[in-house]
Amino acid sequence: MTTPAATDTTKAKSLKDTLNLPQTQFSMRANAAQKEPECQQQWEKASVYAQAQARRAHSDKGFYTLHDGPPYLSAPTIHIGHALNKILKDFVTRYQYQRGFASPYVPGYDGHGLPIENAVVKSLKGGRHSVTPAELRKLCRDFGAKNEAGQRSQFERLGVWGNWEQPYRTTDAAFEAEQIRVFGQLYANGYVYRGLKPVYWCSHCETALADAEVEYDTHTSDSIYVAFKVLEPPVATSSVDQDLRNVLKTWDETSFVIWTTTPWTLPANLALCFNWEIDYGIYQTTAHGKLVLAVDLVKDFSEKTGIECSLLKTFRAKTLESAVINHPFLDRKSAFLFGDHVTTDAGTGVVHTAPGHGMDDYLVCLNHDHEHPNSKLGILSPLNNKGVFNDDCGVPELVGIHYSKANDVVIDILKQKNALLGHQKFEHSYPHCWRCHNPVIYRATDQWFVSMDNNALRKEAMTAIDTVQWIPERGKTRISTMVSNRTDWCISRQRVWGVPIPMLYDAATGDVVFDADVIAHIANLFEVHTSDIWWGWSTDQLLDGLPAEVKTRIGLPARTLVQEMDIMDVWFDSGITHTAVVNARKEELGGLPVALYLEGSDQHRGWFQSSLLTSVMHNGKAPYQRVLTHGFVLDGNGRKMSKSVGNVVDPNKIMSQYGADVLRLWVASVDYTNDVRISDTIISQMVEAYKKIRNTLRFLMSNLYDFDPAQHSVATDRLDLLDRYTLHRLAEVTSTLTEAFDTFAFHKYVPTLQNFCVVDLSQLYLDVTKDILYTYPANHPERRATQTVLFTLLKTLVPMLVPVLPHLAEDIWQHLPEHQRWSDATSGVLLDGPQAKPVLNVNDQEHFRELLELKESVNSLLEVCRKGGQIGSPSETSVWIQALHPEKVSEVEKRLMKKLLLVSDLVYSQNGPPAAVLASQNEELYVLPAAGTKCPRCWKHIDFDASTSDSHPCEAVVSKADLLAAVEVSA
RNA sequence: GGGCCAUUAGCUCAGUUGGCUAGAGCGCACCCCUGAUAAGGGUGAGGUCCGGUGUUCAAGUCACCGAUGGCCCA
Repeated sequence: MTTPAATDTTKAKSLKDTLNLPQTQFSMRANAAQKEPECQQQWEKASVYAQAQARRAHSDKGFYTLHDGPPYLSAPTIHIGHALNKILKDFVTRYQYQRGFASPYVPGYDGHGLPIENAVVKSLKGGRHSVTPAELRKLCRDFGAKNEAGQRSQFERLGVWGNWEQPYRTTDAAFEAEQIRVFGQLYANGYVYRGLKPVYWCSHCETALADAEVEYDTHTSDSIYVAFKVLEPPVATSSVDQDLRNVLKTWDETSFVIWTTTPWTLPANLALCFNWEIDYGIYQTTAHGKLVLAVDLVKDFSEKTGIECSLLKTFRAKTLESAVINHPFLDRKSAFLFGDHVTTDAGTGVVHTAPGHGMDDYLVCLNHDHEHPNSKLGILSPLNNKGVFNDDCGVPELVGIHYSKANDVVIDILKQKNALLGHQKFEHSYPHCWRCHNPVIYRATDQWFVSMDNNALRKEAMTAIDTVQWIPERGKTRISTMVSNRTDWCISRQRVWGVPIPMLYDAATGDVVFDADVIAHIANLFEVHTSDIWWGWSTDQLLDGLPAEVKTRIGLPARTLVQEMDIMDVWFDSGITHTAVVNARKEELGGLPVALYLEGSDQHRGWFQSSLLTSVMHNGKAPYQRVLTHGFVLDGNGRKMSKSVGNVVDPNKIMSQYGADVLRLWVASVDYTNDVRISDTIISQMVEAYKKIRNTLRFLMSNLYDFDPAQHSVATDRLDLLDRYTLHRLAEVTSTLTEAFDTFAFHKYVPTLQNFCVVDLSQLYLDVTKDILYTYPANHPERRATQTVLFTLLKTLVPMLVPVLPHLAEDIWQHLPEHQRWSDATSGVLLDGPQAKPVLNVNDQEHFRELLELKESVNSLLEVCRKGGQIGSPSETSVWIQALHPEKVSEVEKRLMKKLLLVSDLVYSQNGPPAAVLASQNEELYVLPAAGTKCPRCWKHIDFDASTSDSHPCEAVVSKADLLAAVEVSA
């Protein structure tokens, strides 16, 4: 024998060349960091999104529009919450496209507002007043544009498709113009009013703040108890109890006790507030005369002030209603009021009431004024925009002093008047400005409001809420509660970076001058020049182009008009996108109401609500048919992410490391109806899932290299039970995922798809059919049948990938030869959704599961043999099944079972096994060493004496003699 | 301080109207294969279902109390 090693290798190699081994150019690894951006460039170059819109331009199904909530342009980078939001949106638009709808997506950006203005002001060396408002606005615009560019590229990197070339911006001229048209109409219809009202006010930023712009933090305040002297006793009525009269004989020594943590608001005190239901007591003290306060709080009072109180008499506040009370240091009466907000949780049960500095105070006084029009209290708010006292405070020492420094002055005065009963420092949760983090105050100022109750807005909004599908359902409760409890919407801000409130005043009287034609005129100017001209042009310039009769109507030129310089709340900007975007781009977006708004759950009080209210006012209905909310992204331990803790997960980092598809797969694995988590562990799990899916698809493709569906497909009724079972499972997966996406249950995607790839394909179908694919003659019916199944799998799975893994779907599509493409789509992401029909009846399913159970039993036995070192692969064994009626097992079934088991032989017999047994179970299932000779080509053990090309397909490819020669050599 | 939501194996999720010896996939451990190979197959170990108290023949599932986390409001 010559150089046996060399001969051996050659022979083996030549036999291997006769196999149909898988072939593909499709790489096993995604190399996503490099390939995804290339893929995205291709999409852009080929205008794939535009192609999608064109394909659905005349769809019978019409529109399924998801209207984008505009992210705020405060930063050039996106965070993981943005990624979750945009990816969920992309699932919807891509899926609905696949279902046949026109599902356009026009991304938006929210560019006005306080945070941007503050950021820009901060960057100015000379501060806010070193530039003109017009200049400041230019800087804000540039700042937003820069951030938009950054956000856009990162959003696109996520693989989100949409009209990125023509997004909408709340800062666009046409948007601004439409916004003041909406405002004008709302004003004309009586929804908008101007009024004095306490609002959260930041004296540092010199602006009113929305509730959403206030955050709570601990703050140490001066906590004081103050005596309010009773000037005149209550008018005696029958209800006044005789004992109490006796107690109250000397009125000049009696005071009501209040508690406050804002001493500086005392100059604005106009009333004291009591609760009907609380028991009050009158107490004798040694140094402070008689004091009146709630019985439940007297102990607390004594502990904090050291003032001993001995009870003289208890009563309800109604008894003293007509008492005349004096302000502790001003020559002014304080009214006696009742309010439900007065409690015995803290304080004294008597509440200092300054309607200019508190919401409850304001409401209770407003109510009083409504009921007593002849003795109105009005509102006193003696601070200017900077929080400095003016003359209205009535205290000369305070004029010119910032409120935060006024407490000491007020406390000194109280001491002088002997009205201070106690003083401590008090730490509590207190509202702060969300931008500058300074404490904020309530301050009554002139503001513009949307009234919740004019024209029954609140009621109409509640009705509209009922017409909407809220996902998850609890969202409905949440927004209903908010809408039914909210106060009037303050829409004015004392800032420059925003859309102006387009109103004019008579310079002499201060009266509002409104005319619809003026608004229309200004809107038209904005449409050309943007709202910048409100600051850049003079009032005369702005009004110059008005028709003569309109000028006359508004009193020009006889009187001088001045502009309102407040801007609108940014929530008003984004709140009217339904009109300024959806309606304005009706051809593209299909008009109102849109199918879906999809945002984080914080938007119940933000965009969902501002959109609802403005839409109800302007359009008479909700702007959306459905609202989907998702939770927040937390770290792996369920904690909020924060820079200081260092647990922030950056989506850009994930994408540069693993690709957008992995990030998207994460989104398709978590239950967004609650808060979701992300961590390295979680991401690496997604990396594994991605690999499995990719590799499974790669296996399908590589084994179809010589398959032409037009020529080689085998009819379903000629497929065996394993084939049909696999197709049946495919249909089940398809319908599960279709239903999941129809109901927005995206988190079913990963488990369903992964389970199918792992269990049904990798472990079962692909493993079992591998030998057939490789070793059978290329045109063998069973091989072509298997390839038919593989092709069906491919054809169904690729569309299934599209909404979640568009880059992978595209990668596959681009690797398919023309004859294997089932669609004329130039891009994989343009494919229609998957279609698959169940092919097995219940009996067949049941029967096949029995076969799988048998396979499991055999596997257990084989494992015993493997662990014992007796065998390696199943082909080294044959299985012997002892059955009562072996003749009832058909040849077809035997063949199928042998295929499933991957063993060299399978025997059904009434008798026990003749040969030495490797392992057995229940005296009916035996594993034996395989008989015959290991075929060097297919590695199964073959009885070459008895074999034919039918029982041993290798012999149809290579002659028995050559096979045996190879056996000799390798032996 | 008030309201709402969540809490099932290391991870992500299933667990219909109370009947479970609590499931899946991944991950992990061990074994095999080397013709899906930076792949593939097999077997297996992991859970006082956040804690407590009730209701019930029976509770992961219902009620109450509490813990932790999250959101909203004050």
